[in-house]
This record gives sequence, C-alpha cells and structure tokens, in this order.
Amino acid sequence: MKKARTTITDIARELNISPSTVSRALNNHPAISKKTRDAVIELAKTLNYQPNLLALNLLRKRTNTIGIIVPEITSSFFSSVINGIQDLLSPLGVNMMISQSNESMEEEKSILRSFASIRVDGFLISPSSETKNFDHLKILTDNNIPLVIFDRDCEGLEVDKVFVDEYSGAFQAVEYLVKTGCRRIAHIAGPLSLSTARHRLKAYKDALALHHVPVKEEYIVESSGFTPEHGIKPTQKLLALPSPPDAVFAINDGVAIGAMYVIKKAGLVIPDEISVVGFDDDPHSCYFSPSLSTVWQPTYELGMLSARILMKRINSNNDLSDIRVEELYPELIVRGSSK
Amino acid sequence: MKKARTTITDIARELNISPSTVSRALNNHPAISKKTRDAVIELAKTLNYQPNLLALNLLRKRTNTIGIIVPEITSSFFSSVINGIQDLLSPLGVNMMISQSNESMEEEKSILRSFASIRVDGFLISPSSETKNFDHLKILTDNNIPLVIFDRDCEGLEVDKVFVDEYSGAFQAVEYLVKTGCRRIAHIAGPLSLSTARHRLKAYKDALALHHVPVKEEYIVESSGFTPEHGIKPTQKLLALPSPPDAVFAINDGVAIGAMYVIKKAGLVIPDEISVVGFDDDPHSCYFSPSLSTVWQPTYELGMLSARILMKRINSNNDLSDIRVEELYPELIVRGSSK
DNA sequence: CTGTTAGCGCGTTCAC
DNA sequence: GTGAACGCGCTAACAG
Repeated sequence: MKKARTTITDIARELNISPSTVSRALNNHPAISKKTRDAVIELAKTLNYQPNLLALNLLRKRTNTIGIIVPEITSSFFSSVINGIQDLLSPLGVNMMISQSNESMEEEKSILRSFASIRVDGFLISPSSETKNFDHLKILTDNNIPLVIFDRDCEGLEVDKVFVDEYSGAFQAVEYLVKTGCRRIAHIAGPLSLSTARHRLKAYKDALALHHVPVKEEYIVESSGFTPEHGIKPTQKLLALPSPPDAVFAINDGVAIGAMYVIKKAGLVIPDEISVVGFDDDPHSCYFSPSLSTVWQPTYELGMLSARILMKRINSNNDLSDIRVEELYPELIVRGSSK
Repeated sequence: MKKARTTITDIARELNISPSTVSRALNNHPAISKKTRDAVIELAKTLNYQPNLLALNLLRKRTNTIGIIVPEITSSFFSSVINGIQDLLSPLGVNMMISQSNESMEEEKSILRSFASIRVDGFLISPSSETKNFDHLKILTDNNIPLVIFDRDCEGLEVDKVFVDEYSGAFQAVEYLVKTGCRRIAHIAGPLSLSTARHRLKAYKDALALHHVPVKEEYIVESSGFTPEHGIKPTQKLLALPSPPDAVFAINDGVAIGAMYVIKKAGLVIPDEISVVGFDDDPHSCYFSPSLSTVWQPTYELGMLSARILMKRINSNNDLSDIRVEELYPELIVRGSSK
C-alpha cells in the first residue's frame, strides 16, 4: 500500500497547531516563536517532509520549469547546447523538461501541447527539419507564453531568437579552401528545409563567386541527415564525377567523417589530393587521421544565452516590446584534413 | 500585461453554464447534451483552452512525469539510453525531466530534492561517480517513491536495477586479445569508484589468470574520465614502460580513441605492434583508422527496459515484494584495431 | 504570535 | 442533463 507523502496538515495535526503556522515556520516567517519553529522544523525533518510544488505552482501560476524541444539529443551539438542551458538554469533553481522531436513536426506539436499543459514557464525550441508551418508556435506567443527559438530559424515568427552566424562560418571555410589552392570545391549540404543548411549553401556559393570560382551544380549534393552514414553516398557520387572535386565542405563533422572514410577507401590522400572541412567541431574530430578541419560553433554560449534571454522574458512578464535576435560567431579551425 | 490562460470557469461564464458542465463536456461524459458539448468544445478551441495539469495532478496525486538523473548527457552512452527511455514513455504520454549530476553527489542530491518536490511519479537514476552514500536514494524508497537504478550499481540498496553485464563484455575482450597472441595486455581502467569500472577490471584480471597470463600492476592504469583527453596520459605512461604493452583494453571508446592517437603519434602500428579495444561502440568508432574494436552495449534496450520496469512499479502502486535485477548482454565487435 | 478563511483549476460526488 | 459543494496542498489576507 502506498503511504501518502506528508503534508503540512499532517505535521500541524501532530503538533496541535494550524497548517498556516506550520507553513510560516517552514518559510522563516519572522512572526513565529522559536519554540514552535524548532518543533515544526524538527518534525518536518523526521517525517521527511517535502513541499508539494504542485500545490505551490498552482497558487503561484509559475512552475520554475522550462520546456526544451530539440530535434535530437544524441548529437554533440545539441547536447552541448543543453549543457549551457542547464548551467545557466541550475543556479537559478529552474528545472528543465527536455524532449526530442526526432525531426518530426507532429512529435514537436504533441510535446508542445504536453509541456503547455504542465504549465512550463517558457519554451526553448529548435524546430524540427519538417517544421515549415509555425501555427503551433504562434499559439504560444498569442497566449503570452515566452518562447526563444535557437539555432534554426522560423522565418516570419516574431519572437526572441539566438543563432550562430552560419553564413560567416561557411564563408570562412570555403574562402580558406579557395585560398589554399582548391578549385573544384564540392559541398555536401544538409536538408535544405533547414535555415542553417540554406545559409551555409548560400555562403558556399557566394564565397566561390567572390573569388571567381565557377559554381557547378554537380558539386552540390544534399545529405538527408547528419551522421557519418549520411555522408557515404553523397561522397561516392562526388568521387564518381568525371572531374572529381579537390575539396569537400560538409554540412557538419558527422557527414565529413563519412566523407573522409569514403575518400580514404578510394585510395585518395587527404589533404594532398582532396581537402575536407566539416562544421561543428565535434569533440572526436581532432582525433581522426588526418584530424578534421572544421568550423567551431559556440554551442555552450548558444545554450546559455538562449536560456538567459528566456529567463529575462519570463521575469519581465513577457513584455514583447523589444524582440531580440542575437547572433554568435563561429570560427574556422584548420587541422590536418586541409592544406 | 500577461493575460491569464483560459480555464473551464472562463468558458463556463461565457456560455452561462456551470464549470462542472464544461468539465464534463470536455471529458466526453455520457450524460451531456450534444448541443452544449459542441458549444463547449468549439469555444474551448477558439479560446485555445489547455487543461491545467497542475490542478489535475494535484487532484490525482500523479504527474505522469518521471525524473531522470544521469552523470552527463553528452556521452553517446547516456544519450542513447535516454533515447530508449523516451521511446518507451512517449507513447504512454509520460514526460521526462532530465538533469545531469556532472558526476557530483551534491548536484545529484539537489536535483533529487527538486524532482521530488515537483512530485515526479518515479525516478530513473544512474548515480554519479562520487556517490558512495545512498541515504538520499534510501529516502525515496522509504517514502514509497518508485526508483530504478541503471548501469551503475548502488551496492546494498534494494531497488529495481538494470545493468549491462560488464564483466562478460570485458572478459570477452581480454580473452580475445589473449587468443590473438597478445601477452602484454594493459588496461586503462575508469574511475574505480564506479561499479562498472571495477567489474571490467576484475574481468580483465580473471581473463588473464584463466589463460595463465601474469597480471602485472604496471599494466593497469586508471583514467579519471571518459573522453579522448583522459586517454592521453595513461597511454603515454604505458608506452614509457621498459616493456611496453602489445595490447590496450580501454574502459571506453573515448579513452581508446585517445590511446590510439598517442600510439600512432609514437610511430607504432595498430594492430601489428599493438592492439586496441574499447567499450561502448560509440557511433564514431568504426570510422577511425584503423576502425576501433569495441564492446557493444545494448544502450537503447537498457533505457527501454529501465523505463518499462519503472512504469510497472508505478502502476502497481509500488508493491516492493519482487525487486528485479535485470542484466543485459554486451557483445564484442572486432574491427581493425586488433588482430 | 497564531488561527481562520479563501482560492489557485479541476474532477467528482450528491443533489435536483 | 446540469448545478453546487468539496477537496487536492499550500500561502496570503484578515482577524484576533
């Protein structure tokens, strides 16, 4: 049989005092006698009293919990962002509910509904790659529920947003490849439904154009995901070209690792015959041989900043007069997989 | 200004009916006229009514939320376990609160307290490496709050537990190294405060003993963590030995990757001069050169099973008559880093 | 210093 | 078919 958790009423009954007195004693209310306070606190400890936040939250209309929805938790990118979020929230006593949409808009909506019912104080969302319609997010703002979008954009939705300047990162990478003498630079793009993938593709084209390197469509292939497996086929396709590339700029490190694998299998030498550059600076990347050149993103800061903005929004009663769009800066890291 | 979320009272007032009627209409109570039901449902939709689960949970004494505490979320091991957990809970409509202890017992306790106050229905915990005293976990069982321990043991604590048979996995790995001709087999152990690390170390010694290979203390070094960085120094120490090892069995893939890095830098050829075997089957492992031999663990199943047991416990009113200790089986995967 | 009352939002009696 | 009253656990306002 389940014995009920102890409540202030329990300890009030035991001590023959009123629940409010117990409440006051427990909350260090000034007007309370030392004796009763001590008695209450001691009994609370022996009975292992834990305040029921459900009741308190119902009263306060605030849960001190924020909801986080990410496409996936497994990637080093998002788990590092979550680290940043937790390190900001923890000292503030704010809890996180985390859920993954698995890149599905339906799951995203369902998680959203569930979190909203739980009355989280606000949302931190990086939309799924399927999410092209933002009605469900719009509902949040319509109901005055604070929301911060991070990493992936929802174009047209007017809320706080925190991004990494993908364009700059990709531009740095491609420009660097050009400057090291590469002329047949290929790009393995990510799913183009993602704003991040589109920005990187655009930067790729712009950087080539700026340096008068012709953009060839056959050098642009799209991967359907972010793991090494997703890099295999696109790379095979590139190597099979009549004039194969002398450099590959991949959407992320995962795909780049798959690309390196195929390239080495084909007997080509990296970086002598072909350079490879990734994106994200996955913690493993520097241990590959050759070590992977990449674009580092301030993931931890991204999490921290997003959480900080959300908390500010929550504490300011969600005054929407000053929507913030912040941009963080990535940095090219040159390692062994490029000249 | 924050406009309050709509409640059943709001829509009752609007329709000139009582809140109970609204409640019934929303919950498909049979005894309700179709007209009022339709009216209620429509107004609820336009007003974007979301039931307040705080109130409901307070009433039901159940939150449909479970608390998960892991040492870190960044590792492929734990994030894959979390995947398994979510895939079991999601279809059941159960939410997860996730938090990381960062291998600190103090953080673990504080998270625990916070989750308990939120009244999660149960806990899924993999204790921090610092956690040697289990009083805080004991309190949960004393208060009849369901708890399942997974991956890392809390010896002496009588609750449901789900493990991987580490001993078997490590034994397979070491025995295989012996059989492929290695005689100077080193082990980079993990923090020995961890049951998992101790089991693997014991299996290492037992496997050597069984095959009459002498166990030498200088071949056993302890790493303080699980990333490639943590593998660097221990490996340097091993290579500096008068008679360096011809095989390294590392506590996990992260450390093994660091070891491979040092070994290759030293000009040694893997696996001809020295074999390397890891543990965990990190998704990146097969893309290294040489690809890393490792011990695969059923992480996803570990998560699923732990969650399933917890849910059963919760739904059975936490009847503690039949504590379960389950063990899942790991599997050696031979790749290029060993003969 | 302490007790009483009320209400947060909801579902569930028990009436009518 | 529907409404009124009650209580989940807690704090704040109002009395004493």
